[in-house]
Amino acid sequence: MKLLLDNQVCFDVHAASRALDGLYRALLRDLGLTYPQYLAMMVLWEREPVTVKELGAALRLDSGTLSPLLKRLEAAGLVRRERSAADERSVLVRLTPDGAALSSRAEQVPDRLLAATGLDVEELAAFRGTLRRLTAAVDEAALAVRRAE
Amino acid sequence: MKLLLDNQVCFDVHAASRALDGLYRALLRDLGLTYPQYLAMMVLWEREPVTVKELGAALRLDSGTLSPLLKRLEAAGLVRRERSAADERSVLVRLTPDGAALSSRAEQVPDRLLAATGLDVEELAAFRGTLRRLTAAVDEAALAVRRAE
DNA sequence: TACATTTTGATTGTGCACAACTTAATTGGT
DNA sequence: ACCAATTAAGTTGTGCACAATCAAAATGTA
Repeated sequence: MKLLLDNQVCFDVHAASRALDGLYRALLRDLGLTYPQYLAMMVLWEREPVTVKELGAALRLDSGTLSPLLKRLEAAGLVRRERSAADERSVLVRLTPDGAALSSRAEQVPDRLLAATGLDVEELAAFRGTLRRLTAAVDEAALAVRRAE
Repeated sequence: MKLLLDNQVCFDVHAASRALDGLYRALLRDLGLTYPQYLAMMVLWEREPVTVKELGAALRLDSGTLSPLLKRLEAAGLVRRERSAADERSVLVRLTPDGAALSSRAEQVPDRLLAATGLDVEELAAFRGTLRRLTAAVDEAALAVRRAE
């Protein structure tokens, strides 16, 4: 039956995503972070302050996802939010001292995760290349479908 | 900074998964199905009846996800659930006539999706191979982490 | 300047995913 | 035959993701 073929590619991506999420869940457990929260913190550990819009652009997430996520990070004392003085529509997100300090405890996560994938450098590069092209092509196709309706 | 490198692989998988989900959302819109619901229906279009456990094994989902999902499919009139006579713990899931009929309307989805990925056959094969090995390795690593704690 | 448009973020509602727990049915060991 | 352990589903609670909608601020143009 035809319905199996396509499915696998997409299902495999879906399954891989959930598997990675599960590993992150285990690795980030004692940091008190989820994977999406960890992603947001990584952006902040690099540059700060950042507006919600910038964060959304970096992570490809909208405010419907980020607003509650940032609220939880704020409740955990890792982050502080304030309206920009220059543009009152924007909200600037900053690290608290606790949030900044957490980065040292997160340092080992990347290595452990990379090791867990079991992929070597060149395989990784090819894989990521395919992933990026896939994502771009699929995003484009989704736009085309929406336009057609 | 070290925190970027690993991130990309995982983030790329995450992003690809969400992109595919978005395309499915568009393609399945007029069928009234979400992507996970579509996956469940595909299993049922192949073999029937199926227990919740079997469905969970096929989709790698637990009852906490499947129970409400199946309840929605039942509410939509696509599926019927009944306790197994042989083993009262099990619930058998069957298609209704409407549910069975829906498969014909879903036939075009795979082709459209495969085309949207923009991948050729051999690239697809290599990609899926990497995905499978990645998932297996990561699942294994997650188990190891849990055992160590 | 006045007003329509755009931008930014928040909110609401729906659905997926998983951990932890509960209940009922079955199985296995004694 | 009895009781402990296991198994199958369901339930609850938390969090992510996104569509749709809204309010407030900024921008552009008549």
